[in-house]
Amino acid sequence: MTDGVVERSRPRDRILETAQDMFHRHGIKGVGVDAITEAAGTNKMTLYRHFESKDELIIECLRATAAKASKIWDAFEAQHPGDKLAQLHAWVHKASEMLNADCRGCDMANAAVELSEADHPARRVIKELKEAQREKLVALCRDAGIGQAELLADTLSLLLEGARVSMQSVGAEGPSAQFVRMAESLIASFRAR
Amino acid sequence: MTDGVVERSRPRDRILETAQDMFHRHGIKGVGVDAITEAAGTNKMTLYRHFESKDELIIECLRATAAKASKIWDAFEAQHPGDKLAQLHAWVHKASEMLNADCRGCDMANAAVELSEADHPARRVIKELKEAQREKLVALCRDAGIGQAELLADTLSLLLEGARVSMQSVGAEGPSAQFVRMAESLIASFRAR
DNA sequence: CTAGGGTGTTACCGGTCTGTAACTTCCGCA
DNA sequence: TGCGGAAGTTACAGACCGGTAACACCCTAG
Repeated sequence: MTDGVVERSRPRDRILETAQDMFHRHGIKGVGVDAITEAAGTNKMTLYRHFESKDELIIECLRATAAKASKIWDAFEAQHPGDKLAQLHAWVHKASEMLNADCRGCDMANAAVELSEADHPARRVIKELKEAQREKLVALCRDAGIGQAELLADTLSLLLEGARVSMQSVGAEGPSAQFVRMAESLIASFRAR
Repeated sequence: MTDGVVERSRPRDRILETAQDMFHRHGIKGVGVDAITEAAGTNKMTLYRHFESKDELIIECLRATAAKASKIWDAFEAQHPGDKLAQLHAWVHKASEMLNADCRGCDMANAAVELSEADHPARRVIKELKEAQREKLVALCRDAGIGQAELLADTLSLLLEGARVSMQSVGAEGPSAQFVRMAESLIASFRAR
């Protein structure tokens, strides 16, 4: 009963939405296409009329989640127009919000872990999307007037990535509990240079 | 031909060694017990005479890799007896060494990502082993004379965890390339307080 | 030499997986 | 009203999965 996304919309959209949710919660290899279509209130044939394979569906899901993340960035700009430093702090705050108890981590990073085949079609998509996100964070740091923008952005990236994976192995009371403090003091020390 | 660990030793040891290697490279759900036993030069029946289930084998593999990691810590003490700060720098150096191009990340973290079921028997083992490793790093920082030992240890943990997962999504030229610089300057700044 | 335990072999069970074929039903639009 | 395309249904193919049963083998300890 937890996997029911059966509101009426076009089957393709329902499948995509449901697949994102189920891949996120149960992992890619932990969910079959049958389970997705059932939870989406449709059937396997319809899925394969819209997506040529499960791999293609995976890729579309990753693109969709990246698009959602992109909207969050737009919200930062809307909330603090022109104030890049405030947007950076908003990024930290938003990131820490996502580190709640039942956090299942970053879909792209999780997919990279699960899809270990070096030539899996999703891998290049993951790399592209992650590189785009990195560019965004670097630009934000640079525009916030920080000197070593790349280094700060990369450090913040690793901290967040680490916090998300640490949550899954030791839980919310582990090292990830200190994420905000780490990130904020990092930003402060970079600004002081 | 890449998965052959067929040197003569007792079947149980061969299975454990082979399983560790294959779980690490292909992921837990990406490897079947048949493939493990074949690569170990034995058969499925023998596996199930020594391990009561695949889950139990997974757990034994995690314990074995943790034991190997523990030996690396012993080496730090052997190389720099009593000099805890030197051991901390050795930890950073060793960690960065493991971030080579075809790094597949931390087995325990990867397992936590793959085994999404909250009540999977391996999860509590992962948590225990990770907490033990955390305690070790905290103690090392504390004995190295650093004030906020827990915070430094947790920050270094997240950086390393993040570097290992970042490697798998964007490769070795991504943010993880700066791991040593980040870790060293972190240690320096904590020592200066 | 012999007994017995560890090991290898083969076959099998029931289930799940991705993906497809053939057919029916439904719904919107002209 | 009737037509056409989208969606649903059922069944299936072929492969793989974890796990077990029954039996033959071999090697070593006594």
